[in-house]
Formats: sequence, structure tokens, C-alpha cells
Amino acid sequence: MTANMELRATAEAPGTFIEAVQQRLREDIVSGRLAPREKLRLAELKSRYEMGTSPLREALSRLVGEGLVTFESNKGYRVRGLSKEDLADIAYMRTAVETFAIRTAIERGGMEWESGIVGSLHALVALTEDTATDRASLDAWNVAHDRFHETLLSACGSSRVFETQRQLAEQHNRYRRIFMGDNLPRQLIIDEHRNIAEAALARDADRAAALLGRHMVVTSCFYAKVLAGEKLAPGSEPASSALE
Amino acid sequence: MTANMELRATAEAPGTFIEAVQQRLREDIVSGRLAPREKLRLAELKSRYEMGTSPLREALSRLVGEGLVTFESNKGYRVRGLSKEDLADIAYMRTAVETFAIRTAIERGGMEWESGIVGSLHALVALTEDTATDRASLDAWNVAHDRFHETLLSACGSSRVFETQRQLAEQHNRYRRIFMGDNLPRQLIIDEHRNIAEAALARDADRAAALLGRHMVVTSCFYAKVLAGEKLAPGSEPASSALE
DNA sequence: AACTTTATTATTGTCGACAAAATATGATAT
DNA sequence: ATATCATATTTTGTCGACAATAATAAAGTT
Repeated sequence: MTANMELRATAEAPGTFIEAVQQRLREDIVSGRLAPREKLRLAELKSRYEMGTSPLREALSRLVGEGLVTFESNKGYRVRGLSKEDLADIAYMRTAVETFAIRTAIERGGMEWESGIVGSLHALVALTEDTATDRASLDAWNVAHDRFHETLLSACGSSRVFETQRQLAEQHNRYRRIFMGDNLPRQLIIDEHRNIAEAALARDADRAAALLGRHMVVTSCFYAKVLAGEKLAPGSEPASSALE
Repeated sequence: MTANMELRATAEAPGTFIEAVQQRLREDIVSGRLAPREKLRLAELKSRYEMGTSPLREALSRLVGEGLVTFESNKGYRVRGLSKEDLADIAYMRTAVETFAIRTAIERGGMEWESGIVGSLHALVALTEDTATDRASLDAWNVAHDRFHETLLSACGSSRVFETQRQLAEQHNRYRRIFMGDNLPRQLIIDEHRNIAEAALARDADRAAALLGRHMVVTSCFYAKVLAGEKLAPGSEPASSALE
């Protein structure tokens, strides 16, 4: 079709431009390469991603559904803004969904669920202890962290819960990647996740739900402190705060 | 631009084709005029809604985000299918979100919240007692029902909870409008909502959450029975079941 | 007759151009 | 100088055409 046709085909990217650019945009937004509140002009995106308006608009529409992009009629698309209030809202919604779903998971979970928890916890602990601070290592940590929380609920059986959790985790990751660098409270992280895993494996639903809920609060408080001090992740321009 | 330009302008519809057709598609899907699992061919939609492919694709993308449409790469869009499992999943997700949010609403709700509950309950009870069975009356009932549940949570302050509740209610309404006609268990409906409202106004969070959760279960059971009997709403073709 | 394989058709995916709206620029008046 | 209005420019919204892929029909082979 166009010049980058076979270029794309040889790469790992999915078959259609829409999906390819959706993925690239998602990564560029979550990483902060596209700044919060940044206006996403079609002309700019066209040259940046080397494609026409149609796939771009459709990818942006989908990202609105994922909560990473906002849209205003006749004014176009923007990267979704960040704020303390929004961060709290993400944590609130996660708490609602996850404290409920973990109870079902504990009821229904079998052997594979248990081993999944043990395995993903092991990986998370290892990566948390490991003190690498480069971008790639931090990304790997995020993946392991997401995987643990996802595994915890994996036995609940609700596709809507999965989808919602995925999206909220991605939105959470954006805050982490933009504002926090490597300054993680390592021991706290390890302890909290280990305790949650223990309660889940012991089939203590009340305790697991309570610990998971408290985990959200604790994490939120830590984030809030970082945001208040406006420490930016390494590599971000420290100019003005990205918060609204 | 085209012939229906001023036609639209004189109507009540929003400024852009995308929003207009998104609204029409939504209504056509929820009402069942576009059947579950029906393939949404661009060519057909083009002539049906009298516009080009661009606004249609974008509207469809957004409806995917709302959970009313599904998409498969290179195979196009379809109206989302219906199934007993999906219906249960909607109820599950609603329970997770709403039983959590109502606790916050009870904590934070003020005078306006209380009067909102009283008002919307009054409207719901009146419309439930009223025995009209035509399409318009049932639609009005749906609106009142949604409004009551929305008002219940309105004081929780979470935009994500609002948005999720809106979408889930819409998906729930589709089942109601397609499968159930006027065969509502009126007294049960009135009692359940009245009890929930009472508990909320009495600031009894545990009781309100429990009643709301039970309400979801009871409603689901009723739906399941209707679906098992495959009673279709009046006006729908009773041919083969719309379930997967 | 059933099963590949090859054409044919239908449908989705992408592009570039143009119209409509919003934003920025500059001129004029008070 | 500030405010207001007209004008120019940028940006979004929409269309129709064409390319690429999938679905369907037809032909050929064992």
C-alpha cells in the first residue's frame, strides 16, 4: 500500500495500522514521551507515525475508551491530564473492584491459581530487591507488579473485572513512570505483597481483602507524598509540574 | 456539506456526525433494532445513517469502549452478543462497584443527596405501580430506575464509578429491553428499592451495601428465569433466541 | 462425491482532498 | 493602551476512491 507496508510486516507489529499506532501511542503516553495534557494534533501525529488520519483517529478513539486520551468535540484529542484527584480516583476504583474480586478468586481458585500467585510473587520480590534503576529494569518491575495483581484476581472469572483491572493498572503505571523513578520503598513493597499472597493462599478472604485495600491506601499515600514534592522520574524535564 | 446538514441542524442532534450517529447506534443497539451479534457492515450503515465511513468507524470505536459493540481485526464490527454468562458478569461487576461506592456515598452524602434519593425513589415507585406496557412507558421506567441507582452513588465522588455505572446500566437495559417486556415483579421492585433507600438515608452502610448486593442477586435470578424461558419483549421477533 | 486450488466477489483498511469550525492575527475605534 | 470586530490561518470533521484482506463461488483433481 504505502512504503512502510513491508517495513511493518517485517517488524513484530500487528497487522493493521490502527492496532500498531494504538500500541505505539499507548506506550508513548504511559512513558511520558507524550506529555500529560499535550494536544494531539492530527497533522503532527501524521508525520510522527507516518500514516493518514483515519487509523490515527480510530486509535485515538480507542485510547479514549482506555482512559489514556480525552476528546472534546471540535477541539480534538489530548493526552489525559494527571492530578492528585485523578490518582486518588484510580486507587478508589481499583479498591472497589479488587477487594471484591479477590474474595471470589479465593473461593474459586484452584491449584493453578495458587502456583500462579507463588510464581508471580517470587518474580516481583526478586525484581524489587534487585536495585537496577535504568528504564528497562523499571519497566520490567512494572510488568511483574501488574502480573502479580492480575494473577491474584485471575480466578474470579469476570472478564469485566480483568479488563477494568488492566486499564486501571495502565493508568497507575503512567503516574509511576512519570513521577517516580527508582525511589521505591522496597522492603514495604515486598512485605505488603507477601502478606496479601499469604492471606490469599490461606483462603482468608476477609484478611486478604483488607490487606489489599490497605495496600491501595498505603500506595496512594506514598504517591501523594512524591507528587507533593513533585519529584520527577529520571529523564523527564523537571520544568513545570505535569500536574494540573 | 451534504443534504442532511441543515436537516441535522434543525433537529436536536449534537454538532458532529460522529456524536449523532453514536447516539443513534447506541439507541438502536440497546433497543434491539440492531440484533445481538448482528454484523455491522460499513456499507449498510452508510446507507442506513446516510453518512461516510469515517464518522461511522469512529462512532463504532467508541461504542466498543462502551461495551455495546465488538471488533475483530479485518472482520469488522458486530453488535455485542448476549448470553447468560455475560448477564451474570454485568451483575457481578455492578455489585463490586456499587456495594463499595454506596458506603462512601453514605459517609459523604449531604442534604441534596438525601433529597435526590427521596425524589428518584418516588418517581420510580410511581412508574412501577403505573401499569402501562407500551414502549415509551417502559423506556421511562428504565430511565427512572437508572436515575435512582445513579443518585444512590452520586455522593461517592468518583468519576470512574459514575462512568462505569452508566455503562453497566446501559448494558443491563439492553437485556431488559430485548428479553423482558412489561412482566416486572412490581411489588418486589418497589420493596427492594424502598429498603435500600431507607438504609442509605438511615446511614446504615452495612445494611445498605448488603441490600444492594442482594438486589443484584435477586434481579439476576429473575432475569435468568426469563432468559431460560426465553420470553422475548413484545415486538421482537420470537424466532430463534438472541442468546449465544 | 469430496477435497484442494483458483477466481471472483464482498468488506475492511487507508489515503488525500476539501469543508466547517476554532484559533490566532491584525486593524480600527474609543 | 485596551477592547472589539473583521480577516487569515490552523485544525478538526467528512467524503469518496482505492488497496488489501477475507469470504464466497467455481473449477479441477484424486
